[in-house]
Parts: sequence; C-alpha cells; structure tokens
Amino acid sequence: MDEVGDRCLALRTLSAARAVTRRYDAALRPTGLSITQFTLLVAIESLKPDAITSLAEVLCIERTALSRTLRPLEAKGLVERQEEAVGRAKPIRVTAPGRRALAAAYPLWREAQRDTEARLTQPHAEAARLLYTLRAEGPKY
Amino acid sequence: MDEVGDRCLALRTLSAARAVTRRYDAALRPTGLSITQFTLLVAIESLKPDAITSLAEVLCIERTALSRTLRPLEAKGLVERQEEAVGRAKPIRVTAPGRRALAAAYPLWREAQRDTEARLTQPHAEAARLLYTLRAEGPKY
DNA sequence: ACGCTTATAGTGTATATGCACGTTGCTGCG
DNA sequence: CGCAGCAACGTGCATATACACTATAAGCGT
Repeated sequence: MDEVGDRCLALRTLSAARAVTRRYDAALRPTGLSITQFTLLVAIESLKPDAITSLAEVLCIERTALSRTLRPLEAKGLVERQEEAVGRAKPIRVTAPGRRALAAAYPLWREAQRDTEARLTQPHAEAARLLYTLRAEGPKY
Repeated sequence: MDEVGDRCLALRTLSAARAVTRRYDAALRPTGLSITQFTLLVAIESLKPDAITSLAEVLCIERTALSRTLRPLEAKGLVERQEEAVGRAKPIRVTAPGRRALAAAYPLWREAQRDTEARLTQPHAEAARLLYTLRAEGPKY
C-alpha cells in the first residue's frame, strides 16, 4: 500500500495545509488573528453575505462549521450578525474594529504570502489552478 | 485586499484540503475510518516508528496533535503503543485488527483516489510536486 | 554520585471541522 | 386557512490541530 503514502491526494493536501497554515499563523501571531480568521474577515468584508450559507459555499466549508468558526470573531467584536434581517437569514458584517484589525494584519499577510510564493517551483497560476481544481465540490464546478 | 481572496495560498490550500478530505471521508465512511486515520495507519504500518516524534515529522503534523489523533485509533484497538521500549521512546504498531481494517478500507480508498485524480487538469506528478513544495517545513527540505 | 542538558512524551486550552439531527420562518398548494 | 415542504440556522458529539507548558528518562561532565 505504499501507493497511499506516495499518491494519496488527501494526505498530500492535508499535509500541505498544515504546513502552510502554520507559516501564515506564525506571521499573523502579533495581530491575534489566525490565517483562517483573517481570510474569513476579508471574505466577509468583500462579499457582505446576506446568509451564512452563501459564505460557506464560497469558502468550501461546511455551513455549521463556519457558524462556529465565526464565534471567536464575534466574541472579539470583529464581526456582527444582523438580526433585523429578512426573516431567517442573518447578514454578516465586519465591524469598525474588524476593519482596523484587517488593516493591521494586511502587511503581515503580505510577508507570509511573499515567502510562500517564493517556495513555489512553478508559476503561481499553475498552483492556483491545481488548488482550485482540488477544491471543486462536484461536477457543477 | 481582493489580493487575499485571489492569491492567498493558505486560503486555497485549506479550502482544497476541506473539499478533498470530505470526499475521501465519504468514500471511507463504511469502514468507520476517516482519511486521516487511514493514512495514519498506513504510515505506521509502513514506517513502524520507534517514536511519535519521527512519525510527526514525516506527516508534517505537530507532535502533540499527532499524540491526540492517535487516541481514537488506540481506543478502537487498531494501533498500540509499546511501553517496554528503550526508555522514553514508545514505538507504535498497527495491531492485527488494524491490518484487517486497512485491508477492508484499501479498495474504497482506491476509488476515492481514482475519482480525485480524474479531476486533475494537469499530470499527477505536477500536482504532487506542488503539494510537496507547499508541505515543506523549512530550508532543510 | 550529582546535577545539567537533551530527548521524548503528555496536558491545558483554544480553534477548526464535519455529520446527524432539531428548530423556525416562509411559501405555496389543496 | 392549514399544513407540507423548503430554506436558513443552531446544537450535540466527535475528531483534528496547534502552542505553551510540564514531566520524566538518558546521557554526560566533573
């Protein structure tokens, strides 16, 4: 079964994710944000999602997992859920402190990004394509 | 900061890992093993590690995290730690039931592997190289 | 023999993730 | 109108992951 260690794309992708996450997390440490939280903040600020469901689809994360991942950010007051909405859906927004945290973290993210891109032995576009392909959920993409 | 959503390798790698993991996990569901547990079993059976530390390095996982990830496998009796060893180090071994579980899961893994490879828009070797590069810890690799 | 250093492992605490399941508000159909 | 069904959300439970810290065993130098 050496095949598994050699070729398994889950093993390789997970290992890569662990290593990459650690590097970005280390870079962002001074800000108190994890890379997961940082990218989540960016996504919310950019998409201004009307429902957690749509955000989950974009990030390719299970909806209920996202619900919980948001909690530390809510607790820190960096995002807020808006109850007043159209019935069931609860829009999500980055707060003013959240935007300040983003601005503070951005330069550190750029450093980590530069360092990680520098490791690539192939063009960034190739890497992006591969990761996007792996990310795709089903035949619909 | 659209740059983050477009280029961040942590975001892309994590998203890919989530999607890929879900597919392999779904395929292995009948066996009661997650893909993480399956690949862990394979690695242990193949490496027969004398210490948890060496296994953690190979898998690019934090040692104390690995310690905990092993617990469900120990609880199910699929692996065992050997106390009698050379002092501090505790070798890890797959048990007979563990080997049976591996044999049962292998065909299901192969299906998931085939399906996932079929999604790749570039040669498997290219994908492997990229993921390996991202996985690398530091300059030593 | 005693203590310093190193190697090996585990715990406390927090976040991240997913599935099965339950809840609640709309919406349309009979 | 009333209920069936769907859409959106949360909880319970389990696993996965990391960092800071602690504990203990070996080995070594004096």
